[in-house]
Formats: sequence, C-alpha cells, structure tokens
Amino acid sequence: MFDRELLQRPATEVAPLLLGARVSVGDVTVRLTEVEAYLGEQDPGSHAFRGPGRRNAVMYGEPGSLYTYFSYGMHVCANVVTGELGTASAVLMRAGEILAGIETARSRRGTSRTDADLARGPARLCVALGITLADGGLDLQSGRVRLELPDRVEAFATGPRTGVSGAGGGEDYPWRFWIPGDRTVSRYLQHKPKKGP
DNA sequence: GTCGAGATTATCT
DNA sequence: GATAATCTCGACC
Repeated sequence: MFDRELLQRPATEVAPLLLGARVSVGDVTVRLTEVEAYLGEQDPGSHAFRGPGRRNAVMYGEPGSLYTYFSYGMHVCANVVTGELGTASAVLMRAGEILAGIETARSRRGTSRTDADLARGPARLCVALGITLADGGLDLQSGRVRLELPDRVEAFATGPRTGVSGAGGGEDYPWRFWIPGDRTVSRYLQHKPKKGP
C-alpha cells in the first residue's frame, strides 16, 4: 500500500512506519530495516538547516518523493520526503534486507562478501538498488523507484543519530529507528561501549 | 569477530 | 576553499 496522507506527518512519526516497508527498483526488492528522521530547518543535522538550496530542494516538495544526494564524493544516499508541502522533513533509508533480485544486487556490489552486507548502509542500499542522483525527485508511487508501506507496524528500537557531524548528533536527537536484532543493521551504529573507570 | 584511519567529489560560502 | 546524513581496507583479538 502507499498512503500519501500518512507521509504528510512529521519525519519522526513516519520513520518507524517505514520499517519493514518494501522498496523496489526494477527486479530488486528490499525490506527496510533501519531509517533515520530529519526535520529540516529545525534540525541542526539536516541539510536543510541553513535553508533551501539546489541539493535539498526536493525535501521541500511533495511527500512521497525520492530525495537523493551525494556524500563524500562517491556515495549516494536516498530519502523518502515526508511532512507537508513546504517543510523539509525526510526519512533517510539506512539499511535493508534484499528480498528479490539478490543476484543483480550482488553483481552491482562486487566487494560485498555476505548477503547481509549488500544493503547495510545508506550508500550501499542505493548501489544495491541501482539508485542514482538522476532518480532524485521521482514519485515513489508511480516512478521507477517504488515504495510499499507494510500492513502492520514492526517492532522497533530507537537511538541517537550517529554519522552526523557537529550539532545534531548525539543523544539530543534520538531519531534513528531500526528493527532490533536484524543483521542488516549497520554495526557502527550500534551502541559503542566505552571502557571507562 | 572488532577497531581505527584514509579516501574522494558535489555543493555551498 | 571548506564541508559532508560514508565506505573500504588493514591490523589486531
């Protein structure tokens, strides 16, 4: 199913609902196991914090669109745009489990050894699905990239965002959501225990 | 299995 | 010119 009204809610509410959702591109289908919420201009960790720009314009647009961006030069990451028109909230798809088209995904990601690695991480997910910058702004209901929401809400866990530099990371923004116990959840996002006194 | 450091380019100031 | 919502690789247990 694809409920656009559901996607008009703030990213922090939509994010847990996207867990277990299926994303399909061509022959490849992925089940989302980890996502992260970004609340636009009120969120210091968001690309939209400093206002609209060429890169993040899609985030201000229709909920249910695909927002793609380049990070660290070589990597592409994909978001689902949420919130009402004019708000810059979005949910970053961080990891997933390949349900179909695993051979296509494998051939695109020659470096992965295990199947669990194929879509573990935002950039890997995009490579496995074949999402590029050219797919940014597409409609997730009718475009090349399809999103299908789960029938039932999965059990989920929350935690602080990591990978966000400067303000916006840490415990003040516990907007990371994942399915507990899933092996496709990125390891470096798990709680890092510290050896302390 | 886990941990730590380096690479690389679109986008914005 | 600085910045970044990351990945890969090598070293170690």
